[in-house]
Amino acid sequence: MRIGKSFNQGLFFTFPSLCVSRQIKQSFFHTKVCLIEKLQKCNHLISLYLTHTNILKSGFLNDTFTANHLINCYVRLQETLKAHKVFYEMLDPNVVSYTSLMTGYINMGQPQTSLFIFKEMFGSSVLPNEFTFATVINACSMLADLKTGTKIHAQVEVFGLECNLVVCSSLVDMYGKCNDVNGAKGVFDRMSCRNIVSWTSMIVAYAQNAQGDEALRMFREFNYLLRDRPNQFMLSSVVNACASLGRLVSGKVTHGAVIRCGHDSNYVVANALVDMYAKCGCVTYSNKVFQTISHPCVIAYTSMIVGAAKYGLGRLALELFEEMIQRRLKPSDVTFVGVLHACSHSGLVDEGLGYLKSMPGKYGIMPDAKHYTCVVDMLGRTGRLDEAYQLAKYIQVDPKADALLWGTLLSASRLHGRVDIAVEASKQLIESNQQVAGAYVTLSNTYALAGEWENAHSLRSEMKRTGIHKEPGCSWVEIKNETYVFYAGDALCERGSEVVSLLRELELKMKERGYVGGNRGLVFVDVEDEAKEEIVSLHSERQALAFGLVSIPKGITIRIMKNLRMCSDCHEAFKLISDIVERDFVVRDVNRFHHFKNGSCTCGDFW
DNA sequence: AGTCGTTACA
Repeated sequence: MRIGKSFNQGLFFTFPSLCVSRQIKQSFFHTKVCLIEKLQKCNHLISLYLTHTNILKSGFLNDTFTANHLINCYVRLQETLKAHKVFYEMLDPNVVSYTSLMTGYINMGQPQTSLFIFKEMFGSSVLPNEFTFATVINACSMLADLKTGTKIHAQVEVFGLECNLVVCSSLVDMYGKCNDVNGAKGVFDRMSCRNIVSWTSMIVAYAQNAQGDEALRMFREFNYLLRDRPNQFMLSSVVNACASLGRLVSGKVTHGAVIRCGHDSNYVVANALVDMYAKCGCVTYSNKVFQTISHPCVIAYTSMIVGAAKYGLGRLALELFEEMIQRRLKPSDVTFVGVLHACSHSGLVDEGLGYLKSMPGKYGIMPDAKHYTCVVDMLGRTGRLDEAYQLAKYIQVDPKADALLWGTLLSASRLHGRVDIAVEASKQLIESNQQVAGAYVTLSNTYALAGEWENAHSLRSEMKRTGIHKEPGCSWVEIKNETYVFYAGDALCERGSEVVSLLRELELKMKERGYVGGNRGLVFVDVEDEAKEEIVSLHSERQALAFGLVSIPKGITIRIMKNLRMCSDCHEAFKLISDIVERDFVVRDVNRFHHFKNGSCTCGDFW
């Protein structure tokens, strides 16, 4: 009876309310679905504000699911601060709320804030999942923060996510970006399953850490093991690996794979090809690929500008820049590095200074350390060492950029025999504990150049005494499938004599055509346009480097084999050089000096 | 139900 009554009462009272509640719930659900649909479709801020207001009015802001959608929408429209405000006012943020906001800050280029939110999350009761880890690992990659990355890797294991494909792929990428190739390989090897993304990450890790050969090996292994078609991501990475190796043949083979896989119209792949051909010494091919791009973007133009700049085709680089501006493309900070580089390598100092000046006002880009370093280089190359030195002193940069800046000034001082500035620049490098061996060697060479043999010698002795060792420089040239590496001061390579005799022929031809060498760049004086092209095709920068460039006082540069054994072969070398330069000069390599004076040669070791 | 990862230019 009591039960029945209570049952009846219950039935009587709850039935209508159930009805109402269901109706309300249905209408609530309907409203919610509508609002979320609106958020998913929303592509404009104005309509998003309207939907946000409606969500606020209907009380759905307190619903975590709806609020997450709202955060996502703001993140998608790059309004991360608004997303953060929604997040801040949430009653019950969950793992999705945190992860979405972290992604927002990463998209904004603020990985540091993303890390901060991750740390806050750890202080709350919300636990991270695989999505959170993938995101926060990406933040570490962007910051190249190995310390935090390694800590997070440990947490990944604590949370039992060491088998997650996405998390592990991002770990491989993170270790790669932090220059820890072994870390990357360790994660890659331990993965229980891998996909094309994990393979691509590993290839990129090798390519970005000067192990292009390993990258190419991985690519071959991928093709062999998985028999999967490489996608545009993998192909652009492999093209980049070829570029980093300067290996034209592999680059062409990869280009073939790109065409076969139908990715030649992908703009990233095309940009990578433009860059690769430029780095492998084929600007003509770069241009061919560039012409196939229907709407070249800033990056494609930048690659072309940089490529042209490297070949001493400064005017071409500037024409490309102007063409780009006419097409209403906004140059990036990197574009200006290319432009300034072009001016620097072609002696267009006034133009270069003009572009530097125009950057903030006309293009809205503040020049930073890398631009100023180009300008120091530009001034230094043309002998305006005092201005270059003043500029270098004026710029304040971080230690890493600092080494580049003072290193540039040091090279320029050596080129122009300015011992005073070379001493200052070396001091800066040695004090900051960067490029110490290189600084010693260059300073010693500058002394030698100025005839201060005592100083040159004592510096070398000091290096020997303190055990500072300079890795010998090397150059290489790729002929067919073989790569020939030349080390400074090394014995002649196989077929070395053939190379030397070819070089002699070239020197003679170049002399006939009125070639006057500049420092490293290809500078032409009174040469017809047609001849310029021929010379450029004969002597790409890569080839020139392989033959070795030896600078002579007052900016005259001649080419001899870097690995020519000067002491035993100095008579030969002397003949070669005296054909071109009719004056006294000094040839230096890593260990020895060769002083040619009045037709005779004195050789000596620095040691 | 919603969240995540790989690529290019100095």
